[in-house]
Amino acid sequence: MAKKLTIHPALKQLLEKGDKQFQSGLSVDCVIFGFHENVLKILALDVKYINKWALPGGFIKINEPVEQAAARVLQERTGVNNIFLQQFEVFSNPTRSDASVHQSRYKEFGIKIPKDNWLMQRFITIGYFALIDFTEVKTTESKMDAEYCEWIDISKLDNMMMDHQAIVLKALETLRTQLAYTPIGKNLLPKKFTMPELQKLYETILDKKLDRRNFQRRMLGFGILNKLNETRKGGAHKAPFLYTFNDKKYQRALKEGLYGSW
Amino acid sequence: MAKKLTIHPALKQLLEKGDKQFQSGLSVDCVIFGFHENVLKILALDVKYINKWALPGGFIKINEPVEQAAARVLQERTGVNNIFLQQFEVFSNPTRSDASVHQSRYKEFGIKIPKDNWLMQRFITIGYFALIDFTEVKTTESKMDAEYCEWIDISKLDNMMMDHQAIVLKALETLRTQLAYTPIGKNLLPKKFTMPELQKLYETILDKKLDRRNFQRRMLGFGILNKLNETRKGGAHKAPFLYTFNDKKYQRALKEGLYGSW
DNA sequence: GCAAAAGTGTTAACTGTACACCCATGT
DNA sequence: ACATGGGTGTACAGTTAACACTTTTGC
Repeated sequence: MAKKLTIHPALKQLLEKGDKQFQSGLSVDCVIFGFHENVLKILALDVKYINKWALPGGFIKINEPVEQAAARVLQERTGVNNIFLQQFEVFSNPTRSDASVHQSRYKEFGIKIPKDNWLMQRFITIGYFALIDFTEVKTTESKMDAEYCEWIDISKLDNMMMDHQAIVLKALETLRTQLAYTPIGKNLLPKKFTMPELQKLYETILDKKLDRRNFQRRMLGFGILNKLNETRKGGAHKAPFLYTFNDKKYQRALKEGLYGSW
Repeated sequence: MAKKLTIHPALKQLLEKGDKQFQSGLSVDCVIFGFHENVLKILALDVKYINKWALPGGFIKINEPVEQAAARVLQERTGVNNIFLQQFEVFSNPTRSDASVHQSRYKEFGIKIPKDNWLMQRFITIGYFALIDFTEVKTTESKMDAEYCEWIDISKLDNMMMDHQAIVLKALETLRTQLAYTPIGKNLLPKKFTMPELQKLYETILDKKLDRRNFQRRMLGFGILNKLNETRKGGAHKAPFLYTFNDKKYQRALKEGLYGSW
C-alpha cells in the first residue's frame, strides 16, 4: 500500500487560497530551450503521478504582469535571471484543461479536490519561450511539486501532458521563423564560442545543413560578433577562433531586426 | 439635471452575472484595420461617458476559445464573418485596468458598482487585429453600449482610453513586420482593385514611397494575383487594369509565407 | 497637344551560392 | 604524411533597384 505523504504547506495553500492570490483561470507555460552536444533540448518536469512530461508553468499573481510571472517561473526552475523571454501564443482550447491532473497530484496526499474549487475550472495559458545557456542552469527543486526539471531532447517529446507538446511545437515554429530576422545564440551558447558551434546551433534549429563558409560570412556581416585572439584548443584538427557577442549591437539587432526589409 | 435612462437588461446582467458567464479578469480587444481613400483607419467606439475612443472588445465566455471571442466581437461590431484575425500580444500591466471607466458607464443609470464586483478587478487583455474591407462593413449597434463604431484615422488616435493607443501601435508594428513575408490586401481591399490601389495600401502601412514598376513586378512575382481583362474607367488619365486575388494561392502564401527564407 | 497616370522594358549593382585552395592539428 | 576540420577568396547566378520610354485619358 502506498505510503501517505505529508502535503507541503504551499500546495495546500494553493488549493485553499489560490483564487485569492492568483488571476483566475490563467497560467503561463514556459518552453525553455537549451543547446548541448549539438542537440536542442527543453526543460520539462517529470510528473510522476501521471507519468508524463510537463512544461514548467505557473499562475499569475493578482497585480503581477504576465511577463513577470513567466520570469518568475524561469527563475524558480533554473535559477537564471534576466533572460530573453518571449510571449508567442495564448492557448485557449476549452478542452485543453485537464482537471484530473490536479486530482492526481492531490490524491497522493489523500485529498479530493471539490468540483467548485478554482483549480477545477478551465484554464487559458500564455506560452512563453526562453533561450538559455545550458551550462548556466542549476535546476532547482520547486516547493510545489518537489521535482527537478530535466533536459529532454526536442525529438523525444511525445508523452507530454495535455496540450504541452503542441505548445512546444508552436514555440519551435516561432523560433524558426524568428531566426531569419532576429539574432539567436546569445543565451543559448556559452560566453565564448566558435563559429562551428554557432553554425551547429543554427543547423539544429533549422534542421538543415548550411554552408560553412557562407554561414561565417553572413554572421560576420551582421556585425554582432567580436572575434577574439584565442582559439579553442584541445580538439582534434585546426583550432577554431573564439567569438563573443557584441552586446550593444546584439541588443540593437534584437530590437530592429537583422535586415531593414523594405 | 441629466435625464435618468433605463438600463439595458444585458448591461445589468453583465454586472450581476458576468462572473458566472465569463472568464474572470480576461478580455479581448480588437484592432480592426480598414483602408479608405488612401488612409489607414481603425474602428473605434466613441465612449461618450468618458469622452474617449475605445477599441471594440469583449469578454471570453466560459468554455469559449479566445479566437472565437475575438471573432464574436468582430461580428457584433461589423457584421463581418470569417475574416483574417490574428492574436498579436497580451497586455497585462497591472495598472492598465481602469475601474472608473465601468463606474462612469453605470453611473448614467444611477448605479454604483460595488468594489467587490468582478468588473472592478484587474483585467488582462488579449490583443487581436483584423483586416477588413472598408466597403463591406455595416457598423451595427451593440446591446452593451448602444454605440456604433466609427472609422478613425490611424494618425488621429490620441485620446484613446486606458492603454488602447499602445495596443493599436503594437498592432501596427506587427502588421508592418508581417508585410515582408505575408500577403496583405485580400481583406483590406474590394474584390476587384488596381495595382496602384494595392501599392497605396502598402505605402500607407509602411509609410514609405515605393517604386511603381518594381512594386508591380514583385507583386506579380508572388503569383497570388489574377489579372482581369477590365480596367477601372472613369478616373482621369490612363485606365489601370483590375486584379483579384487568387484565393487558393493567397491562402497558401498566408500559411507558408511569401519567401522560403533559409 | 499637354499633363498626369499607367503599362512595359533594360541595365547596373548587389547579394547569395557554389566552389577551390590553403592552413593547422592529432594520430 | 595524411585525414579532418577550419580559415580565406573568387566567380557565377539570381535578385533587386534605378531609370527611360511609350500609351492612354481628360482638359
